[in-house]
Amino acid sequence: MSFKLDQKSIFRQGVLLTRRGHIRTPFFMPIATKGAIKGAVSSQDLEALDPQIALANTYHLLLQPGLEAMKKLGGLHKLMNFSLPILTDSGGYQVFSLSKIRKITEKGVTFSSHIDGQEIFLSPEKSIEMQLAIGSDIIMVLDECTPYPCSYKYAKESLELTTRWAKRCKEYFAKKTKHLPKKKRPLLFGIVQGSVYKDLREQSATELVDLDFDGYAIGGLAVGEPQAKMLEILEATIPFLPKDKPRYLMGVGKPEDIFAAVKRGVDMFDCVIPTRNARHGSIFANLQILMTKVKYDTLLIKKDKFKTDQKPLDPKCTCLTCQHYSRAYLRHLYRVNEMLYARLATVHNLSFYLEFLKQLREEKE
RNA sequence: GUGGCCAUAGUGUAAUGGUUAACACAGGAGUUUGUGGUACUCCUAAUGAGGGUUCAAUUCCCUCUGGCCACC
Repeated sequence: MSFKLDQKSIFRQGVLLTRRGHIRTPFFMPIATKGAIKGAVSSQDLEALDPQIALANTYHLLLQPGLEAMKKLGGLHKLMNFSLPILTDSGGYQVFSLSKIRKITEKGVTFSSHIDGQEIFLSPEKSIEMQLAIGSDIIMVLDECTPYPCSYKYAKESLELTTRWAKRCKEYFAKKTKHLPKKKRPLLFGIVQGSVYKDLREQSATELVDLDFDGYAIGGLAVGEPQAKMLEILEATIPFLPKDKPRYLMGVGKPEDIFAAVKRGVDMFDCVIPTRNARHGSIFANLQILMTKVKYDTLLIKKDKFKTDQKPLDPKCTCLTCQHYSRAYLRHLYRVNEMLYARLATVHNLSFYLEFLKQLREEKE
C-alpha cells in the first residue's frame, strides 16, 4: 500500500509513499521540464520552498541530453542535484501540444523534434525506458491526450489505444523493475482519457483499474473546455477510481480549479501557471481560503502603480522574495529585463502555490 | 548677425496635395492550465502658432516661436 488516507480529515489528507520519501496530500508539483525550474531557480532554491516533489518531462529529456547520456549520468536527481521525489510526464502531452507533424499508430507515435525537426519515435516501452533512466519516482504511462473539442468516435478509439498502451507500459515496467525490491521501485500511474464523454471516462477508468496501477491520473482536461465542464467530467470520473489510490489531475490549474478538484477528491496537481505567469509578470498574492471558494489577487507587476510601492509582493508571504524585496524592486527588475526578476517572481509564485496546498493539507472541519 | 536644416501621440521615428496619418517604446485593460520563447491580445494617444495658395494643406509658400549646424 503506497497511499494512506486520514479517514477523519476533510478532503483527502493522506500520505503517498515513494522510494525517495513520503509526500503528504493534496500536493502540487512544480514543473522542471528540462531538469530545471524555468526562471533561473536552482535545485537548492526549489528545495528551500519545501515542494515535496517536482515534475520533469520525458519528451524534453529524451531530446536533450537523450537516453544514453541520461543512463551514463545516473539519472536526473544526480544531474540536477535534487533529492526529493520526481514525477515524470510520459511525453504523451508534448506530442499533442508541441508537434505539428505527428503520426499515431498502434506501435507508438512518430513526430518531429521541435528543436531540429528530426524524426522521433516514442513507444510505450521507450517512454518507460527513458523514465527509468531518468530515475523517476512516479512514472506515467504513455497516453494520447485528446484535444477539445473531440468527437465521440475519436475519443473512444483514442482511449482504447491509451488503455492498450497502458497495458504495454505496465508489462514493460514490471519486466524492467522485477529485480528491484518493492521499496526501491518507482510507482507507475495510469491515465484516464475519454474527453468530455462521461461513459468514455467510466470505460477508461474501469479498464485502467483492472490493470491495477499505483495511482490514476485524469488527463485530457483543462485543454480549453470551460471549468464547469471540467468539474462535471471530474465528478463523473472519480467514482470509478479506487479510494485507496492517489488521483492526479494533470496540468491543473488555477487556484480555484485546484480547490474545486481537491473538494471532489483529487490529490495531486501540476501546472505551468505559477512559473509561467511569474515570468510574464503576473504575481499571485493575498490568498484567502473560504468555505466554498478561494480568493486571491493577481498583481501585474509592470504597472506604474508599483513604481514606488515599497511593500513586499504579498505582505503575509514568508518566501525569500517577500522577505527581502519590494514590489518596486520587482517592477524595476521586470522593466529593465534583469534575469533576477524571473527568479524572484518564480520563487514567490511557487511559494504561493505550495503554501496554498499546505493549507489545504492542514484544513480542519 | 547671416545662411542652412528641423518641428507629427508621453518619447523616438514613418508617410502623404484627397477615405480611418503608420511603427516602436511608454501608459491602460486582459490572457496564459501533463511549459518550444522575459509570450500573446485589445485599448488610449499626434501633424508647434498664425496667415496664404488650392475644390482640398500635416504636405506647397510667408511670418512667428523653439531647436540644431555652419560661417562671420
